[in-house]
Formats: sequence, structure tokens, C-alpha cells
Amino acid sequence: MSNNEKRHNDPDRAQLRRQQVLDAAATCFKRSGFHGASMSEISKAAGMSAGHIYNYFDSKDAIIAAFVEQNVERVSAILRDLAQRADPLKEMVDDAEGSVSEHVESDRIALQLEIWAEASRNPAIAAVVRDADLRSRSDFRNLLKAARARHQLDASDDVVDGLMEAVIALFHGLHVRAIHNPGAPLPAVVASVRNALRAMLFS
Amino acid sequence: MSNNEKRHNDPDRAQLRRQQVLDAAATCFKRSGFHGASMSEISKAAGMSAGHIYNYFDSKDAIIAAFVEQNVERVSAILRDLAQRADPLKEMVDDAEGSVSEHVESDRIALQLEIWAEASRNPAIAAVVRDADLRSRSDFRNLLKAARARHQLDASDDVVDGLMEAVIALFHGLHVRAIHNPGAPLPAVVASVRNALRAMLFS
Amino acid sequence: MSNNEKRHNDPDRAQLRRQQVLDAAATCFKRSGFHGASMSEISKAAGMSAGHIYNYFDSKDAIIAAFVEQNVERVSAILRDLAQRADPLKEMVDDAEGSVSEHVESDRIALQLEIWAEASRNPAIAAVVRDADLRSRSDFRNLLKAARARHQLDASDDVVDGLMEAVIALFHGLHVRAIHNPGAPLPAVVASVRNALRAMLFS
Amino acid sequence: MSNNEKRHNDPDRAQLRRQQVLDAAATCFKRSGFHGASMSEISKAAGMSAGHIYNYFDSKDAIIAAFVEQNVERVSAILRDLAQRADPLKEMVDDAEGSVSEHVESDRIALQLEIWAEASRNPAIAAVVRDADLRSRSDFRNLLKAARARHQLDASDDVVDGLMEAVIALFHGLHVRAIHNPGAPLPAVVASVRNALRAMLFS
DNA sequence: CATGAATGAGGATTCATTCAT
DNA sequence: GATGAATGAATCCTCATTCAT
Repeated sequence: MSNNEKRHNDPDRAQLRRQQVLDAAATCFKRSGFHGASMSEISKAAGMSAGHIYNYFDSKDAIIAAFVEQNVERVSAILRDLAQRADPLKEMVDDAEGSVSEHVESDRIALQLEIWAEASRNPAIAAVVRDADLRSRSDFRNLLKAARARHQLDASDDVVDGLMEAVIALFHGLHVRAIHNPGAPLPAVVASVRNALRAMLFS
Repeated sequence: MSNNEKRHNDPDRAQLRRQQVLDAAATCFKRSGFHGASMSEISKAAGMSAGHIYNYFDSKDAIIAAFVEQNVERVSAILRDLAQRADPLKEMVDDAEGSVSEHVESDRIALQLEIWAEASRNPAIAAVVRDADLRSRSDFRNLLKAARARHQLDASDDVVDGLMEAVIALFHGLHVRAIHNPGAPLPAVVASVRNALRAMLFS
Repeated sequence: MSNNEKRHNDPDRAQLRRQQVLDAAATCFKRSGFHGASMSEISKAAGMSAGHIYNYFDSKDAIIAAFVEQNVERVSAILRDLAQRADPLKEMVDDAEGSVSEHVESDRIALQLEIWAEASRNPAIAAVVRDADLRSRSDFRNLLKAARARHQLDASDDVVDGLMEAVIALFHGLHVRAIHNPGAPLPAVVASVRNALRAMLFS
Repeated sequence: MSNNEKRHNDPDRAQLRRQQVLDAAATCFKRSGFHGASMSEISKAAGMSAGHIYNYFDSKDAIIAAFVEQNVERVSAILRDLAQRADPLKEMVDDAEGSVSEHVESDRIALQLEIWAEASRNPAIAAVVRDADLRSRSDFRNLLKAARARHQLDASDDVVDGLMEAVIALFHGLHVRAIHNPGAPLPAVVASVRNALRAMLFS
């Protein structure tokens, strides 16, 4: 899990190769989980030899970590984007339907749960996950404060932080629900989520 | 993953031994995850030889399944209990603080995430988890319908089912949040959660 | 593989128990081979606990040895009986059909091959098998000498011993053929075997 | 037992390695039997790690099957060669001595019995053995038909097939006799075998 | 840069055997 | 006599990792 990316003559090519591995890892991790996916499986998917992967990553754990980092960044980006709309509060309430289906139908659910489980056990992964979460929340917090100020709502740190936790929990929880009850009536779920969002965001 | 509990002369002792194994498994699974925990590790924690465990469980997978079943039952029971109070709607809103801390501070979070991750990949575990969820929701649904009827609220199947999903998502999401941001300001989270609950339950 | 049958208070009962085990072993060995049959499997078939078997046999190897001894005795007996008919030479030629079907259709073929394979590898079993063979050949030899003398044929030791080997080889070989070519045309096989027997016995 | 030979960059080297394993297996199987020989034992004899063997064979069973295939091919080849002489009928009678010593003294007897025992219980091995036997008999049959036709003897399918069975049984039976009575008087055995062969082949 | 052959430790599981009851 | 709970060594097999080429 060391930070040292090895020296390569052609850094661009090296970066490409790293990405190849991470993309392959995505496929394999999705199919078999972090521990179920073997280096050989990943190397085949990446179109390079197992041995060569070790020129780009110190260990399998390093791949997992890099993969999680990347994934978690993507999620963060979405969260930031989503939060940079005009009137984000209204936007979030209005777009409840989109958010709910996104969280319930995504093909990344298995991966997301895998990441969370790993984070709850592997300190290195936990650090990556928490760090990304920290950054996302920072962006999200700024946005909420501005938006709530415009609506004359309490925008103190604690209030906003509590609000963020609850909102994110609601969406992450939908990921979890997807594996418990894939047949839930979506429109009704959306209605309830919208009620919750409105209540939270505008109080 | 057969249900096949082997015949034992002394069923009480056997039950005790099974429980010993499950308790040991809890410890090890918490520490190392389902796949990281070795049978030898579990056997040491259970105070019996690895070979002997196979007199009580068909395989490691069977241990995981039994363990999940037990755990999931416990969660179900809590959900049912919680749902059998006098005016459950009001009760849930009032007790938001208790529920939130319960979900954020529990030492079972790692296990819960482990179970969810496993369920998203292992069909046998998924079946156990979904079955328990089905039963919990059935109890929960009955309760919500009665309670909402008393409050003159829409108690149709779809509405209630959507409501349930959102409420459960909120709480399960709090489990997930616990590993991302252990330092969240609890009172503010509670306030937002209470807002959300009130909005959902009473609409 | 020690010779010491343990002391038992009631030797008759003990003998009965031993036989129970050997009968069970027959079933299991037939089904799974010597090494594929587990003590637990045998104990279940014998209707007694695995542990208790060790009051009658020192080890699994001792069961195999005793089993082989018994089986080999049975074969010997048949050989002796078969050899005590009036004009055994003529008898053998005439009864070629019976002998061939006996060797080709028996349900003991698997066991016989198992025994031979074990004997070729396990010196203790080899000793048992050779000893029984020695005794059978002794009876068989006496008979052949008398019969051939009556027919004015050379009855010297060497000639008779060579003859015996070839005759027995022919029949044992039929056991082997049974697993290679179960569909061989029996009548034609019988005809050839009869030709061979006549030629050998009466030369 | 899949036919699945893995892809290797250097097929020659791979073939060499496979053969190394099969040779080592021969040694170990001879010494300890198929089930008594451990993968670790084989790997030591093959001069490579146990794990590496799995780059060339899917499983221990696959090694056994490949080994049997090879062995059984060798035996088939001998049978075919032996049958392609000028006047094969006369040749077989004349060469009785060679055939007998070959079958009685070979150091492959233990292996042969092991193979037969395995075939009588393991369907995959039985298939390999039967298939090879089928091919050998086909060659042998053609030869016998031609040779007997030249001698004006009945060369109908059934007669020849029955004859083949009996002849092969006689030789295979000699393998079996070798472990029962290593001290049999060879010349006398040869004499009897010759009598039998002449009687069978020329009737 | 790239390969894949090779290692060896560690995994789950089975099973002959022992022994307290 | 009889049980079956318990052991622990051995088995087959997998896989992250290394290294000669």
C-alpha cells in the first residue's frame, strides 16, 4: 500500500497501463469481489501478464486501494456536480426520482458494498474512503450553506453537517435496500424520499 | 448450504457447540471478514479442533449462512419489537435519537456490511438475507397500515411499501455513514433524521 | 496388522461382531474401494460406532487384511470343490461355459481387482494372498496329478505346476477382461476357452 | 478430467514438463498406488513445486487419467506390433516364451493392476481404458481375420472376437499370476500357454 | 518493457484413531 | 461392551508474488 509509484521511462504509457489494470480490476471485482478475484483473473482481463502488473502496483492490496480511490473519486464528483446546480435544494427535491433510480438500479451496487465492507476492516482502505468522503462533504457543505442562506435557513456548521449525514445516509441506504428488496415499488419510494428530502433540506 | 444438522446424541450439547462456533465466528468475521477468517482461526477461537467443527457444520459456507441467519434474525426481532409500540408513528419520531445512536455506534457495523457485501455476491447468503427481510417487512407493513389508518393516512400497499423502503434505507444508510464519518455531530443528525421521519410517516 | 485378536469375554459374540464388520466392509469396499471407504462409512454399515470397531480390529489395514483373507478363502474353497469332482479334467472342459460366465459376470470383480492391486503394493496383503494361493494350488495340484495319472499323462511336479498357472491365469484374466469389454460374445469366448482348457489339461 | 491442456508459450518445454510429471507419477504410483501417492510426493519426484504441477494438469485425477492413457497406449502399441508379423498365428505360438516372460516379469505389473482396479471403480478411467482396448482389439481383429482366412479357418466376427477375449485373458491373467506365485516354473508355464494358444488360434 | 514459469505458504476439508463416559 | 465427541495430521488445491529470460 506504499505511496511510491514506481519510476517509469514513459510516464504517460505507465499511466495508461495502470488504468488498464484498474479497468480490468473493476470488471473482476464486480464479478467476484475483492478477495474472490485472483491476480491471474485480473491480469487476463487487463491483457497483460500477472507478473507485469507488479511493475505498476506493489501488491494486490495496492490495486484495491487505487481502485477504491478512483471509484470513490467518481462518486465524489457526482456528489459535487449534483450540488452545483442553480437552486440545489429545489433541484434535489425535484430530481428525487432520478437519484432514487440511480441508487437502486446501478450496476455498481455490489462494488460499493464491497468497498464499504473492506473499509470497515482494512484500515488502509478506510483511510482512502474517509479522505474522499471528507472532500466531498467539504464541497457539499459549502453548497448547502450558500443555498440555505439564500432560503433564510439556519446554515450553521453543525446543522448543515447533520443534514448532510442524514441525506447521504438516505441515498447510501437505498443502495443497501437494492439487494434486500429489488421489487420495491419505485414511485412510492420516490414519493417518500422526496418528502424526506424536502423536510430535511428546508427545515 | 444444506439445512442438514447432523444427528447428535445429546442435542443440547450439540446446540451449545454450534453456538460456540457461531460466537467464535462472530469474533473472527468481525476481525477479518468472512473470507479472511480461516477455519483454523475460527476453530482456535471456538476452543475446538478445526476438524470437529465439521461435525456441526457442513462447510465454512454453512457457518457463514448460519451466522448470517442468526444475525439477521436478531435485526428482524429488533425491527418487529420497535414496531409493536402503542402509537408507533409518534414513537419512531420521538425516539429518533435512540435509533440514530443505535445505528451509528453499534459494534456490529463491520459485520453488517460484511453480510451485505456477501449477499451482493453469494446467492445462498442473498436468499437468507432476503427471506429475513421479507418477514421483517411483513410485520412492519402490518404495523404501519394499522397506525396510518388510525391517523387517517393513506394505507394502501404501495404507499406503505415505498415508505418502508425509504425509512429502512435511512437507518441502514446510517450504518454506512458510521464508517465514513465517525465524527458527525449526533444531535444535528438526529434532528434531520427526525424531520425526515416525521415527513415520511405522516404524509 | 498384528495377529492378536483381542481378548473378549464372550468370544462367540466377538466373532459375530467381527463378521458384522467384515460384511459391512464388503459392501463398502465394493462400492468405494479399500481406500475410498471410510471407517465411518463402514461403521454405519456395520451398525456399530466407529470407535467400537477398534475393539475388534487394530486398524483399518487389519480390516482389509481380514477381509482379504476371508475372500481369498472363499475363492480357494471354490477352487478345491471344483477340483474334487469325479473326472475333473473332463469336468472342467465340459463346464467351460459355467466357469466363463462365473468369471465374467460376477459382482465381485471390482473387489477382486482391488485385492490384487492392494497385494501388488501392500506386503501384508501380498502375504495373505500368496499364502491362500499356495494352499489352493496345493489342493489343485494333488487333484491334477491324480487325474492326469489316471489319463496316463505326465504328472510331474513342474508340468502340473506350469499347467496350473496357465489355467488359473486364463480364468483370472477373464475377470480382467470383464471390465475392458463387457460386450464380448460369450458363446464364442466359451468355445475358445474350452479349446484352450482341453489342450492344456490333456497334453 | 477435462482434455484442457493449458496454453503455454513454449509447447515443447511444456510437453517436457508434462512428461516429467508423468514420469514422476509412474514412480510414485508404482510405489504407493494412485490414491496413496500424494501430490507433494509426486511434485518432489518431478523436481517441481506441487503448485506448479497444476499449470500442466487440472487435478490429480487428470494426472492419473493422462498417465493411464499413456500407459494403455503403450500396451496397445505392443499388442498391435505383436500382431503385425508375417504369419501371426504361428508367430504367437512360437513366441510363447517371450510373451510369457514379458507378462510375468515386467516391472509394470503393479501399475497395470492399479489401473485395472481404478477402472473398475472410476468411470473416467474406465472410459480411457475401454477406449484403448477398443482400438487395440480393432487392429488385432483385422489381423486375426486375415491370418485365419489364409489358414482356411472360420474368420467370422463372433468367432474371432471370442478368440481374442480368451487370448488376451490368458496374457492378462499371467500378470495377475505374477503377484500370486512369482516362483512358478516358467518353462512349464510356457509349454501350457503354447498348447492353449495353438488350440485356440488354429481351431 | 514484458512474460509466464515457478514457488511455497496457506486454504478448506477429510479421516483414521483415541478416549472419557 | 459401546458410544461418538474430539483430535490433528495429511490431502488436494489456489494464489499472491518473484525472477530469469
